[in-house]
Amino acid sequence: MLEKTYRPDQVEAKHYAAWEGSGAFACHSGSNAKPYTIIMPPPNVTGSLHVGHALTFTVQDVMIRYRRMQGRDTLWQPGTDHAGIATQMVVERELGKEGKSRQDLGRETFLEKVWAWKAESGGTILGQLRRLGASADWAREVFTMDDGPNAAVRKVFVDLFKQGLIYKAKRLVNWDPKLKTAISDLEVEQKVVRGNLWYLKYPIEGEEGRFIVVATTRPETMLGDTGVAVHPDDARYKDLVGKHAILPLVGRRLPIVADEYSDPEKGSGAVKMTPAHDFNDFEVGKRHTLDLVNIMDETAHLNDAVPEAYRGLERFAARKKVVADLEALGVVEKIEPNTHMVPHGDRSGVPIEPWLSDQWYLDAHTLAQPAIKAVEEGRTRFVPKQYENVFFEWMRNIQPWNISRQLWWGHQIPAWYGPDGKVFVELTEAQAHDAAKAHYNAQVTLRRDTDVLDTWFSSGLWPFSTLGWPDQTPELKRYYPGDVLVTGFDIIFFWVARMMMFGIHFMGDVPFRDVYIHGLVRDEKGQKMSKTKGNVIDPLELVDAYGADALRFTIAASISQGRDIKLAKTKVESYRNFATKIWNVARFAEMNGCKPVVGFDPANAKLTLNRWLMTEIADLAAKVTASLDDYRINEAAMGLYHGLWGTFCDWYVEFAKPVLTGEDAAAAAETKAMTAWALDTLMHLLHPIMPFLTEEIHEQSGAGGQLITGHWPEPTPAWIDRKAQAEMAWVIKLVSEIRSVRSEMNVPPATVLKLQVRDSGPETTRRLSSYGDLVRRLARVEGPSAVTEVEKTAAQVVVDEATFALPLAGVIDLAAERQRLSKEIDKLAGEIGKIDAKLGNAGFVAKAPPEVVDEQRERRTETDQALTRLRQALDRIRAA
RNA sequence: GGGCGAUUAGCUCAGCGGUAGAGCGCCUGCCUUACACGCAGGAUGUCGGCGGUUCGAUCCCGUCAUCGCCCA
Repeated sequence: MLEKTYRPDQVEAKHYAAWEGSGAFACHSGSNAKPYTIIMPPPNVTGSLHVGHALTFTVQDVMIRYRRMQGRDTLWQPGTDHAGIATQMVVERELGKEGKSRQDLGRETFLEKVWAWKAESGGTILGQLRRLGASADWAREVFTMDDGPNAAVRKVFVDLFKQGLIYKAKRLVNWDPKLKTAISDLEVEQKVVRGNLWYLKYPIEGEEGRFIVVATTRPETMLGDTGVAVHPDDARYKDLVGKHAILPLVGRRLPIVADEYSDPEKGSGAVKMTPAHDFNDFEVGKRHTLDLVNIMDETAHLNDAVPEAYRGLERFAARKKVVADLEALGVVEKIEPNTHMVPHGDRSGVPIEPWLSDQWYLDAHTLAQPAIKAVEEGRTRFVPKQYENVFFEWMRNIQPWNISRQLWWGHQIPAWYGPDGKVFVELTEAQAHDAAKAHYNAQVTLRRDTDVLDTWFSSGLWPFSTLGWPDQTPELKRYYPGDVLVTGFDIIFFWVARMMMFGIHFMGDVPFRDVYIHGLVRDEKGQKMSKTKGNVIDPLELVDAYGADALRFTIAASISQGRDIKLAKTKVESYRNFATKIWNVARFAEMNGCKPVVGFDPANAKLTLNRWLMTEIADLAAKVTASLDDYRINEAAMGLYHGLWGTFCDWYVEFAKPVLTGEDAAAAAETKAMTAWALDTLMHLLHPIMPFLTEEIHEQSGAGGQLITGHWPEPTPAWIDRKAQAEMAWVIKLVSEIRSVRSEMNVPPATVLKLQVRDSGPETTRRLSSYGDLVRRLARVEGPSAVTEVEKTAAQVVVDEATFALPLAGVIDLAAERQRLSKEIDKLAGEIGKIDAKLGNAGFVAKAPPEVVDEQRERRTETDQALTRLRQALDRIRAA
């Protein structure tokens, strides 16, 4: 016997263990079934499950469960990402508590610490994912730094280096002085900062008393100035081009050059050039061969390239002192408040410093071209489509990707340097030694590059490195390319773009056919969730409170094409109620002996009621299938909601009650079997979204087998009976009309009214005799009796040609009934007016498709008929 | 500055060239032996403004306004 309410906490763990134990999550590389693959974008190993994960993994699980039930050989490949900077930061923070730094430990010991930390807490997030019901193939779990992916990383690096697509260069990079590493453009956030624009007067060499005024937001960088640029057409400075300014505090001679980069409208029109500390200045400097003077160390303190007084100062302290000293010299013309954008490291939160250093670069531009083409040709498709533009925009303007990081945690770059600095890029140290020996004709000592690769480098290989590449495994052959990548729009550049580039280059085909992009989860006010705002919703708390299925259904119902979703507890609560509702209808079925009947074929059902339900379920199955095929998960969810709660619970079960307890044993038996079949079919359809509840109900029904590996319902034409549908639609309409009148006339629910009918045609008469029981029970009426005259004190409703009367002598408020009828009449009259306007329009009749015109004519006839009846009804009680 | 998206019931959002929807909330009445996490009924909309295309526009196009996001 089912408990009175559904208790998710008592069934979730049980079913999860059973699924995993039975091997339901596993792929079957030897099977004949068509594969269906989702490569899970690996969550950060440092992380714990947040509601954004809940969203993305629910979507993935819905899709994988759906395809699994369709008989596909599904692979949902799980794993975690080592998340270089983030993880290293966590461990360094722990060390910091003991007053130690990673340098104190040394690289090897530090890495041991990180691995230990990873072993301890690295599995957290995947464990939490199980609470959600995620049916990934856990036996295949991979970590980005496992041997397999590590071998893939090395091979890709070596191959691309030998193909000239990876190279080392000394350039300005986004340097994070707190983390002491370079970061990529994508890891830089532009933030609005209120600062100043300082106007500095640089004396002109050889022209006593003459100055050129430059404006800057970073006065401290003047110590590294090596030139001044003015616009070639700027009349104010034309005669100065080719001359020199003298840098105050330093005394360096600065060539004054003409370059279109200078904007005459901005500031003074003259710009100081600090090519070693500004990306734009770097470019100008290259054009005019200006010197590069690097004035900072890796922590953004001034180095020995500046006058002694400033050495060792931190950049902001240096700013103060430089400004003070310049003011003392009288060369600060003015200071204007200025709001501008300053790049910040997204992890450290400190302003990044453009800094000159040696880094490894990937020629992203070259690799991007085939990826762009693949999307243009539709070999990879974005859902929703508009995100293709985001992808194109980014890929067409892609810059060389700085892939080296000055970290210890990550894939160490497979490059070794000889004594003279000659680099040997090889898969292993032994091979590097071989190469070195061949080059030097001698055994030499090699020094390995200390840098590691950007985390996203290994993530980019994920679609094939997880399948065993570079080995040509059966899995690689079978499951690449994947069917869909599911991710948020904020990850298009990080994952999608890089997976596309690497996948095409190394596998010769795109890594996935579809890219399903979803939005972010926000709080109920639409605010981004963040710890500092304190509006973070913990998905596991929701699971504890309402069950995993309620959370999953909420996500499924709320997700819409590419838009952010607002999550509120009340929403989850309402879908928890849905779960309870389903639970209770299952109880009803059980209590009434509705057990699955082996070999039951709904198409053989005799009762209209049952044939109607079969048809509704066939329609619903088709709708849910089509919706899931198109990634319209919310449509599938809402269809199931209405099908289960509305059609099945509110109508079918209520219709079925009298049959189940009635005297016709054959009818009762058929209805029991149909109820059980329908419920089980609905559980199948709902399973991808609400796996636990449906599995539990399926199990308790005694239908046998696991739902997770059950067969997705495939309606046949034999399940469709449009006539039965029309019959029951009539019953529903009549019952609804009567209920509505009762309620508006304030008839107590317990009161059984007499039902009279006049003007009924043969069809209505037949229907009344066929479905009288249903009408009597659901509308709480007796009869109906055919009448030729309606009592003056009766409420009346019109269904088709017939008028139904409910005598309410002593109860009815005639004024209220007149008002009710008038309102109906007005509504219908309004509709007729609109239809007439259309039909009266010659253009409409001539140009609209004939079926639309016919439809309008038909509507007019029907509406007019009802209108006439209602007017007659009103006339009758008006006379009273 | 460039691009994308949004604007529909009190709130959150679907929808769509031909009859405007859901959930929550609200109002009324009900503990009708599956369910009060429930049942039945009800109210509520110049579909952001203005133009255009069309026989017909909430839907397509243009424009403006407001809001949000991405990129520079």
